[in-house]
Amino acid sequence: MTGTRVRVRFAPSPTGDLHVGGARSALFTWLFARHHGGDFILRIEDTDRRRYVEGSVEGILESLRWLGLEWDEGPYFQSERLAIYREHAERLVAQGDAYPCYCTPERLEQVRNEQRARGEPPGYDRRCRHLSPDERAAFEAQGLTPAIRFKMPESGTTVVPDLLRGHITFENRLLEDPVILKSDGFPTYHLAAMVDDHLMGITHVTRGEEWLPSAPLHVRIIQAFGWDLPVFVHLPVILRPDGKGKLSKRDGAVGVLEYKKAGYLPEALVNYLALLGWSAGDREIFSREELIRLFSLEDINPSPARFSFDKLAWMNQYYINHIISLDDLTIRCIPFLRAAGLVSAAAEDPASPEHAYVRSVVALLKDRLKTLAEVVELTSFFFTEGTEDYPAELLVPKKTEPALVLEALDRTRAILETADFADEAGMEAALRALAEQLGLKAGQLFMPIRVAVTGRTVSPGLFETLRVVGRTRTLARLDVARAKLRAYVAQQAAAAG
RNA sequence: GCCCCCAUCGUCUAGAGGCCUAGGACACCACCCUUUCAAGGUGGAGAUCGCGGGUUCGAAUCCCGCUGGGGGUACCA
Repeated sequence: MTGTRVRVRFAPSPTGDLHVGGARSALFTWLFARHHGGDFILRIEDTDRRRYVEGSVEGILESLRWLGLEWDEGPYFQSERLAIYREHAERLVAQGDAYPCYCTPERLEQVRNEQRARGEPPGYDRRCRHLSPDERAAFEAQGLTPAIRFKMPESGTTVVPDLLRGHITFENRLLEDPVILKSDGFPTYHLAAMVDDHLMGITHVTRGEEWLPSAPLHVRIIQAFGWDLPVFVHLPVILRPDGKGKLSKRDGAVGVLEYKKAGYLPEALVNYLALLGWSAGDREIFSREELIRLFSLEDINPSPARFSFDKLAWMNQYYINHIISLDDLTIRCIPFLRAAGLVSAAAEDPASPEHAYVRSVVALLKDRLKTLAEVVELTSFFFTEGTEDYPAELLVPKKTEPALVLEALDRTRAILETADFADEAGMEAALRALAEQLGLKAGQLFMPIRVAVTGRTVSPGLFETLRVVGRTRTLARLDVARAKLRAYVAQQAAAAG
């Protein structure tokens, strides 16, 4: 293959969302193309009208774009190339490598059932392969539209060379005559993919290992046409987290776009997927450029790997916390805040004050965000006048009394009324001094203030939060908390008395 | 059932005959840091390299068998 320009393709069928398994195959293929400066071609294998899902092509394209896997050619649609496949099928018939089959699905089913009943392996009995001209004419006279089957050799072996597994030998007698052109005029994968891969000049056929058992068919079909074999690379499948079977829709978020929606970074997904079955030493974090530079098909681990939601989540958080910049993170968070109605369209303009404010909020969350979507839940109180409602009990930490907390909040308000909100250290010093005067530990004072200002017990650092929320809203929220607490104290007294 | 592929900590993996008292990462546990939650730091537990035979002075690394797991067995891809 040296001297030949690398041309590879990703060829999904539009039967649903692009899921992470397909995305990884696409990624490996794309990385290989980019590493060699070759071409990455996109082809839609829409030859099964019954399984076609409306809108899935758009979803697949969006998924690939989001992941940054830009294609150089296509998308080609097999449904638009029917004449080509028919021509090729007829050529095989003409040269004696294929034949029309008039068997109905019912008969095929019946044959299989009988074989099973007799304890034989189920398979096509090749009736139509041995039809006499008269019998054939009789079927034609009935007006039956035949499917076309490929003639597999009935003895001997077929060897499939695979880049990751070496040469695999199959017994021909155990293989069937596959339908290559259906009676509806559409080709099956076996014909369409081989014809397209040849016509499109594909040098390396990367595909899931579920294709390995039919690879000898493909080798024979290619040889029947007199073409050169491409390099076959059967990629390992991705298993469910528990290892019991292939990863599928039932196992949780499996669609690429679901991860986009959930606030995952495409970089993180790409990095995670690249490491599932491939590695380059002990390192784990690779930029797109590094992946391209280091990637090699030969280094793919041929054993199937389990998908780990945990590790992907860690990778995503790592990218948010350590890899991308604050400016970048801000820009990526804004669509989520917009969707939640927390910021206006103006925030999208990096020069706007609102954008700057979002940036100051996001800065406090950078080490705490696991996904972009979390930014909404974690920061809502920065974008509203007051906080969400909370029970008064939340203001009273363990081992403190409501009355004491009330006094603490009263005095906190007095301090913050005149404090410099830009001076975090100053506020902290003043409030630490107050805690000491009240005989409280720092945390016992900080928690009620946190709850008053944020409406919750978990938040970014207290003083940076105060700085960003600002004096006006802080004092108003302290007043709400104090009123809440006063009512709570009164109610307790009434209950006691 | 039959055919094919695969096999290192729970998981993803490093390892291409001596560098391995098997390394890293996630998850887990402890401690440190600490105003909450994270992040970060330090340490720990965790794999007789699925089992059994070979080959070799020497095997996680090569060969064979077994077992286990996965995939396929459609006029679906």
